[in-house]
Amino acid sequence: MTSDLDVTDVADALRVSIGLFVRRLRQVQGDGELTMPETSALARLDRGGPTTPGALAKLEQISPQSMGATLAALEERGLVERRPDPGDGRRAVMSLTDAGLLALRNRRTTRTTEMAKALAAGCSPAELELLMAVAPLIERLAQSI
Amino acid sequence: MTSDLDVTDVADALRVSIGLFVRRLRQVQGDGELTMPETSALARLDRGGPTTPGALAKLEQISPQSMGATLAALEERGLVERRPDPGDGRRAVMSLTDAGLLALRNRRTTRTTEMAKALAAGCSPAELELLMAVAPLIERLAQSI
DNA sequence: TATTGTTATACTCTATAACTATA
DNA sequence: TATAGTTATAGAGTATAACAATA
Repeated sequence: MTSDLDVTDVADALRVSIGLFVRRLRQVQGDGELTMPETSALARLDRGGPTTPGALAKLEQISPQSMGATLAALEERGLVERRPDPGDGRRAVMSLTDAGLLALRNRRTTRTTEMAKALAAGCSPAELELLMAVAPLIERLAQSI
Repeated sequence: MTSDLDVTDVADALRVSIGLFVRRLRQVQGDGELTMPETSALARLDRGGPTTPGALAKLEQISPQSMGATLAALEERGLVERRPDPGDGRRAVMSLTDAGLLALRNRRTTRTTEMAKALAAGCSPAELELLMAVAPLIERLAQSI
């Protein structure tokens, strides 16, 4: 069944479909809800535990300055906490607060809800499996470009 | 094997991996090369033939104003052509020029090249099939959110 | 009145450059 | 010198609001 796919064709197909997806998803945003980079940063802290802004920036493939802005916004709302690294005065260690964990776990954000609805209505179980299987693949791809 | 996937989990996994992918991809951009929305608009004209700015905006899920800006930039470089609709004076019909088609077909853009390289180096044939299969699924999802 | 498209303006997300503080 | 982070500024990509022209 391996029909000798051209990697360029795969690249194009992914780029187009993912571009469309992101544009659409960005439009779906409620009031005081988490933005996309905020959600990503919180999820990263939840998955990987407390870490420094620089490390988060690398993981999310953005500049330290951009991550700094996102973290500052989260800190202001009490969703993350900043503590100085005891061993290295230059470093700060960011961690999720209870409120941050709650915000992340509260699945009733407009964006997630709408997306989940579309998935439930428009995809077969087999297609859901396919999408779930492809997520880590896309992540790996992002890291190797 | 249908392990009763939670649609919310699928939504989260997709959002995170795709966010990462787009951020990374955006960084890979050569000199006078096509931007992401420009590439999408050209590809759309190539796939669907000449059409109006408004129709393109709907297809790409962005506002008519945003599409107008993208098209103006393409027009200035001679990659698309604008003609008045003979039957309706409000409408304009955009079409690909030869130069536009060439720019689109010239696969040696930095972005596509880097992505194709990563795919060739990091994915098995089966994984490529998986990615190719999931692209239309993501596109459908984007349209139904 | 409704529709197509444009102009003006602003917001989000990201970048680069220049700086401070610590190692 | 090198590294972690901040501040200042700019650019890409999008939006909404207000407008003009045509239907």
